[in-house]
Amino acid sequence: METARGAERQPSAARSRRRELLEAADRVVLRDGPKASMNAIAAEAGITKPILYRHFGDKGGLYRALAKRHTDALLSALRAALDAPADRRKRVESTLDTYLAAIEARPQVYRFLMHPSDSPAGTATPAEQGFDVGRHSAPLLRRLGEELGQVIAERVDLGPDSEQTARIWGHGIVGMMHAAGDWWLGDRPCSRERLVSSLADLLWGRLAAAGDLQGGPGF
Amino acid sequence: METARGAERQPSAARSRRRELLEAADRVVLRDGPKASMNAIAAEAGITKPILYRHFGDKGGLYRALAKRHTDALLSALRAALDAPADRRKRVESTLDTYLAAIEARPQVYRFLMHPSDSPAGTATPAEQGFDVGRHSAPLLRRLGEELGQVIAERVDLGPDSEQTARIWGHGIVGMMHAAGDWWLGDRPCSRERLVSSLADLLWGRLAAAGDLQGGPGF
DNA sequence: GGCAAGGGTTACTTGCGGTAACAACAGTGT
DNA sequence: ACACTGTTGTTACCGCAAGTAACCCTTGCC
Repeated sequence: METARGAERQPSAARSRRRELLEAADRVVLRDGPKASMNAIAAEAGITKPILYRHFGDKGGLYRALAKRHTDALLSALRAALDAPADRRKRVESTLDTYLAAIEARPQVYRFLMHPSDSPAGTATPAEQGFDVGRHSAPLLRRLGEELGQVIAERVDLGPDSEQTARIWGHGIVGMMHAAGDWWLGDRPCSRERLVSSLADLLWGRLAAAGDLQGGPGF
Repeated sequence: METARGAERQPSAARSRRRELLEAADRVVLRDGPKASMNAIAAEAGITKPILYRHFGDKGGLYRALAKRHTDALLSALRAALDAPADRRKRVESTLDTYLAAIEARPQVYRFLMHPSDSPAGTATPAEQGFDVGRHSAPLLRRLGEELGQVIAERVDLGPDSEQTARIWGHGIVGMMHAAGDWWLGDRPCSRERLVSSLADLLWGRLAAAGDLQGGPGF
């Protein structure tokens, strides 16, 4: 049976082809943003659609592969910031800044990653009525949240049930970072440093510490 | 010229029709989630597509109208929680809980609201190449963030430049709430009360106050 | 030469957003 | 009574993007 040998003939060829395709996809996403079409990506790669489908199954597959690349890159950068030898406040600030610098540098890629553009579930099978409630948010945020939660659980002493608290905080902090970053990217109302320090202040409990102002409720 | 009189003839009729259409849209969104198609909505309303387009312009218009309804409702509930006569911590917890209860009650609607499904820019005018960088996040979150920022600016004493800090915090807190809620809605790893109190703890600076654990960086 | 395996293409189907063109009915001026 | 205009609705279509079926053309092995 030479089929097995033939199938595993040149795995590096397929791998490198895949890399080429992903880089082409990267380029067109960088150019067209989240509305990059399969046709456009194929054209950029110098081939036609069916090949993309042979490699990635469907658009979601390509999306996942692309997202994994960028998420991995971003995550390793964030890990580095998180692991810097400094006090906790500095590490938090540096992590926030790393994230914001990343989305500032390549907003198109960032937008693409946050836009899963719906799963193609409702195509052939009309019986696919089981709607998966929840789970709509970009996988990137989920992963970041999980990872951050793990880091917090490893490093910070949170008393009983710390595992769960850490997960909650991980997702919460990532969401804070994301939403603030997204807003900031649109209006650019202040410098990055300002944003970073304000968010760190928020996490540092300045909301709890601040005094009331005139005209409060029940007044 | 009777055209002006004719145009303003029965504004109530058009208004009530619009309400009917929106309620039909609501029903189908509640049933089909964010992938509700214009055809389906029209069918549910007992009419056909072009009428929807006459009333709302395009899918984005219908989306905006629908979003406004729910956002207004949610916002007034949140305002009530925010204005309750209690201390700040209690108010924050109650606001978080209100939001989470809302998304828990109607996850399909919530998912639809978070999915703007791309602006229809690339239809007739191929010259519309100017990609609006940033600004992808759901308008709902933007509005919530702005409103919360305003409330914070009105009520909390943040020293100099408080306006900007309050806006940043508004968007940050809303993002935290949203991301944590989205994650929680998927896995349901804990009760709502637990989630609320953990998030409030986070905002109350417990991250800053907690001690280090073994195995930290630079150790 | 024969022949399986892939890489590659053209041409198609399906589904959706969006639109034109047309049909029926109300009120109004003459 | 009758044409005229505006509203409400329809059918039938366009364009586009995802995804697929069927067919080529090269390459290496016997």
